[in-house]
Amino acid sequence: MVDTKTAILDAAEHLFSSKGFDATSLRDINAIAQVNLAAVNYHFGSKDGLIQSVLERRIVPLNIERLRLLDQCEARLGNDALPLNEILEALIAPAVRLSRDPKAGGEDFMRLLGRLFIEPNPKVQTILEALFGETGRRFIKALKQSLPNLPEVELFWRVNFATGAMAHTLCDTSRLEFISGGVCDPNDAEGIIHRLVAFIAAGMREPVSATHTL
Amino acid sequence: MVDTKTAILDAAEHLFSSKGFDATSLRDINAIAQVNLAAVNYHFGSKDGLIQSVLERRIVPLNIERLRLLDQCEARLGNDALPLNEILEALIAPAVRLSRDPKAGGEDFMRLLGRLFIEPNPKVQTILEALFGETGRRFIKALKQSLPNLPEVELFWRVNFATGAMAHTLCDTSRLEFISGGVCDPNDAEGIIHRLVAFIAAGMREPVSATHTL
DNA sequence: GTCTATAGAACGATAGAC
DNA sequence: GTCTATCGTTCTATAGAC
Repeated sequence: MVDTKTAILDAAEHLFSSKGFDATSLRDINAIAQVNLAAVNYHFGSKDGLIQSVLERRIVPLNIERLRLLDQCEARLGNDALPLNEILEALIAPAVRLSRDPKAGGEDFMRLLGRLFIEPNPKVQTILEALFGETGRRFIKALKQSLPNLPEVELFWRVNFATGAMAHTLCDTSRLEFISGGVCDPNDAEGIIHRLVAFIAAGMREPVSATHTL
Repeated sequence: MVDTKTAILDAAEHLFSSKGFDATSLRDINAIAQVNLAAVNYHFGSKDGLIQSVLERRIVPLNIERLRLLDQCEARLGNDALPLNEILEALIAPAVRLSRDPKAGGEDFMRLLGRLFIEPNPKVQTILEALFGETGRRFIKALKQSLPNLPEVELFWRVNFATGAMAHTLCDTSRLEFISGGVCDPNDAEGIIHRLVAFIAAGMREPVSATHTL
């Protein structure tokens, strides 16, 4: 038997991701966690405090692992610019592995995160900036060094596209399997990492072309 | 003054996208639309009927325009495989233009759509499949013909990545501007189309490489 | 077709016993 | 730290006057 706080976090993660934050009541959570109605307010202060704890539990270790992989590359290569694919892999691999790890509530958590990323609510955005800001800046810096000839404006746009490709893949588990008629296996974490890194790297490396007219 | 139904649709689109479906009450909608509390139930039957109408109003014309552009390419080129960039542009351009058109509630609608795409609710997924299924299959068929050497499993994965890049860009209006320190202009629809098509086309065309080991 | 009024249910949060 | 009980609020939906 897990402790009360963990039981609440597990239930909340699952329900927030599958029903959405607003559609999930504390009563739903407490019913699944087998705890009392007052337990959430006792342990987390409020429903807002609960979502903050749900996010921190996964994102803090995730970004530690990402930066560890990035540091490891840098240590190996000294002051040279890192190879693009290795930077992307340090960014992507920990997230994909987490999203496919059933022990970590994987796909549940990533879908929740995907929801929150398009949430205009300023309070949510503040939480996400606090959790991802520094890691994001570290990776953008590494990408800039790796692609010195790419103008900054193009780099930012491409990072944005890459974020979308990654986020959508992390969130979506069943649609691709359905659309592809079962050809694609959403549980093949290493295959996803390889394909996603290759796709993004190709887009990142593409020479900048002049705007063409229709 | 617009009619009651349109006023409700406009208000609902804005509120569903900014607060989420569940967090938006009919009272919120009716307050903004300046109509009565019972008006939604009268015109749309229920809150579910309202979201269906909100989606149909934008998606049906959007997909008609996408298929029109695709048909136009095919008519011009006969039985040849269409150029990859033209297919992608037929898919992407109408959506980007819609998302940047303030008259069409653009960014509001796309954010709502982005939310719904990661909604596991089967009812929502059924609505989306009905609205997007046929158009999606037409474009996948065209992409297959355009990339005859790409194995089907790789094509589906890449379509998935492309969908994510596009969806994230359509939803997100402010984060990129913030992260880039104002370098990227989220209102430059034609620039976005050009960059997004180039990024996705590069990823689509990338030769398939063997899985490498870490 | 548009309103008022309200039914009936669920919500977040808290007080206070143990 | 965990419980019961409940307060005050808000919700969707509908009944029925006009």
